[in-house]
Amino acid sequence: MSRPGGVASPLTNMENNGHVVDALVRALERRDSVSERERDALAAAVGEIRIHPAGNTLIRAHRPAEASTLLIEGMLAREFSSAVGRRQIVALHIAGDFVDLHSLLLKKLDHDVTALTDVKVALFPHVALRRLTETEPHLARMLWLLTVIDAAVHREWIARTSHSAAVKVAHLLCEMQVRLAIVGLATDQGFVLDLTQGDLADMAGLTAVHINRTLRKLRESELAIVRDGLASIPDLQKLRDFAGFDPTYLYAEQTPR
Amino acid sequence: MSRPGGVASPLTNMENNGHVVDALVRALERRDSVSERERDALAAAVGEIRIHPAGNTLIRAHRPAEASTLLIEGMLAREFSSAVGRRQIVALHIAGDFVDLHSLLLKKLDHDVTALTDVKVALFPHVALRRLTETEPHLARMLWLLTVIDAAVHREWIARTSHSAAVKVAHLLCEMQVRLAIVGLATDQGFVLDLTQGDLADMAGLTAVHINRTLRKLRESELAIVRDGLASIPDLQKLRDFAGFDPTYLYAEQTPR
DNA sequence: CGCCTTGTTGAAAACACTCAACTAGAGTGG
DNA sequence: CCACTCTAGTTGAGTGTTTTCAACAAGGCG
Repeated sequence: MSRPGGVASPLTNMENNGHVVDALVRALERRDSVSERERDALAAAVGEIRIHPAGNTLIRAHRPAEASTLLIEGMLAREFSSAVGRRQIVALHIAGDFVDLHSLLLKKLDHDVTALTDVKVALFPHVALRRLTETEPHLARMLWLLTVIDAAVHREWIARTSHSAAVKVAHLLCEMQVRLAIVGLATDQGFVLDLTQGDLADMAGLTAVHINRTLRKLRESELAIVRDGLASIPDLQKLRDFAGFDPTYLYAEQTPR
Repeated sequence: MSRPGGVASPLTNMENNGHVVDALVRALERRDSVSERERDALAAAVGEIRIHPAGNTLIRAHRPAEASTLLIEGMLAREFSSAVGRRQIVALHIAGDFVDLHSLLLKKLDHDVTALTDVKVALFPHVALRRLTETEPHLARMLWLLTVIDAAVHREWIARTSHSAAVKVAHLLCEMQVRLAIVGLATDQGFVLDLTQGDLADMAGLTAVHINRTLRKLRESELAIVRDGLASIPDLQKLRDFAGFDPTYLYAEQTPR
């Protein structure tokens, strides 16, 4: 899967979709309990499965939306690509995230959704999701909960902007670590981070040049080593203290069963 | 109602609560249609009505929440009051806003809710709201929609941070104008804005000193005159162009009936 | 009247940005 | 096999914006 250009590859839908919702269910179980029936109902609502190469724009703002996207593999971003001015990423998504569940209510999005790495996604047609919310009230509440946690993350991103560059980046790394750990993609020592410094810049609201200097500073103070597609954290608590990071806003306190 | 100190005044609940949900219903009608029954159901779910003086903290983070707050009059803010570092406001609320509807799902909030002006609020016990979502599915979807629009506003606040101070403030004023206009509290020429420059600073992520200089600049370029508790807008389109403001993210396109 | 908060302005310092040059590696095509 | 061309990362120097520190004016309130 090469970087520039490329198009989406629709895959067959004939196989069992249980594994597709694995990460999602793992994330849900950190917040509430998921019954077998609910899990099956989710898997049954999966429509198409697609693969997109890094750089692709999956969904464009202001277009009618007829499905919601579950990210299975890779990372993608929600971003404003305003005509003038530089790109601003407003949300980062990882495996198990319902990227645009809110489009079920809003009908069209106010932002684009683009792949930061090669990604694999599952599309949930709105008609199927809608029916799900009607027949499975508890599941409906959990989906509502997901959108509300999404908003909690947004708030933390807003608050982050009033801090220094180093704290911003450290905080972002802390958030990624917790979210990735929920779906088994991070340990206390670090995680795979296959993003460019430009991507990080657009998330932190900084320039790529300044991100570079900031990462060097974090490396020199032994807070976090971000290099070669890897984020290494020598001392997680030390990094969290530096960033003023408190993971409660992710509402993932419940230990998985 | 004086500024500092002061405590909440619980009012009687014996009267008809129809007018309490007026602004809320007006806001809902810009997004969907509200039936008489739904309106009555909302009014019936109102619990206590309270008045708080400016400066009061209505809700503290991390405490169990048993009711959601509808703002009837005045303005209040959701803010992180982190131990060290300055206060960051992550959301501004006006009449008709459900301030902490998300606490219905989250059980506890990640932020404080404080009054920026004297405010009048209605408390909706979670048990009543919960029952409402079960008996009125369409209303439940509209409440979900409200939390999702809330998140859309959050995203715009994130994106705002990568712009210059003047654009930030101008954009904030544009947003206020639209939201206040929805509930009849603003015209194209301006609105009552009884906040301190410190409040605006904490919303824009700037210092009070710099807000002061920025407001002067906006005044001198005849984009917006913010003074004496009033925001005057000589030319709304000009201000919007300057701010790069596009109101579609507020999803209030439907004209009220 | 004195105290407090809010608003206002100046000057210096800190921070992040811009512009620019250069390195390294991956992929391309002659 | 070797230029050639991308993209990503790195570093330096100068610029611009925002913050900090400080002082003072105006108004409300006890």
